[in-house]
Amino acid sequence: MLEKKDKFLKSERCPVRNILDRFGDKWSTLVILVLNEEQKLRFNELHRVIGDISQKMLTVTLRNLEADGLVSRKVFAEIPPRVEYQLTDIGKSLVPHISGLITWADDNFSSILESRSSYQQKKKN
Amino acid sequence: MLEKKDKFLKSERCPVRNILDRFGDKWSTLVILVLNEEQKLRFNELHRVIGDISQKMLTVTLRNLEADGLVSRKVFAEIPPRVEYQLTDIGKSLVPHISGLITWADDNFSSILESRSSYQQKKKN
DNA sequence: TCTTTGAGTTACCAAAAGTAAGTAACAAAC
DNA sequence: GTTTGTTACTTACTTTTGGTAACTCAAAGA
Repeated sequence: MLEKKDKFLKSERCPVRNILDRFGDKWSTLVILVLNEEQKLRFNELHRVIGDISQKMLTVTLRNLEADGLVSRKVFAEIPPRVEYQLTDIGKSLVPHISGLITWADDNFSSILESRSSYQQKKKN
Repeated sequence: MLEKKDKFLKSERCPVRNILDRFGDKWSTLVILVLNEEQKLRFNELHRVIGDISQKMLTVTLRNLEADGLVSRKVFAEIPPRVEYQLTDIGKSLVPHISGLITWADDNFSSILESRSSYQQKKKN
């Protein structure tokens, strides 16, 4: 019990674990990338662009990114409501590192797909 | 304009979404980092080093990484069993990109923590 | 009056992950 | 010769997380 709590606190304080937990939610990275491409987007625009995120998870993801200071949220006092999201400077500073991953993904995607299908073959034997 | 990106992002064959889904599971990245530091590890060693991963999820994560060709699995015909995991060349080629993220995390961790606590304050008002 | 609009919330259900116990195979200890 | 210990997993069960669809608010337009 103590041990478990200890580990929990440890990962709370560890920058590595902390940032990995942020990426461990499947939507944050994607939202950052989309906001980086479009500069400024309203809630429903983000929803449409990403396509397969639920409203609920888009809300949660944006709130977390806002809480971490990576995304800014600007509410206009209009009806119907208008809310604009965009990356903060810190949010923008993260983008190049994600882009590195994306480049890697592009370069190695076919190799990974091959590996996956040959792994499936092996499993059948 | 938005619709084109919509299709692109939704596609199962999209390298971006594919790699993000890989990182969207919370353990793969950490396993890769640990294997990179230690070169070669047995199942229980990985389990101990990571600490708060369950055996089940360690198994699942390692199988996925193996399927994708990022990690190799070497079984020795011994009793008790011995299985060694290590990064493949492709797995190793991914590490620098993850390291970029880690560096960013270290540099911006205090800023993020500050942002989080001031966000909590705002919520109370 | 009724519908539409944008940015969410909420209640309910499905999927993913955590927990704890079990399994296989054999060697060593009792 | 039965029990214990070792390692790398499975499996059954529970909890947490995420998805779905309906609902809300307040005003503008038909």
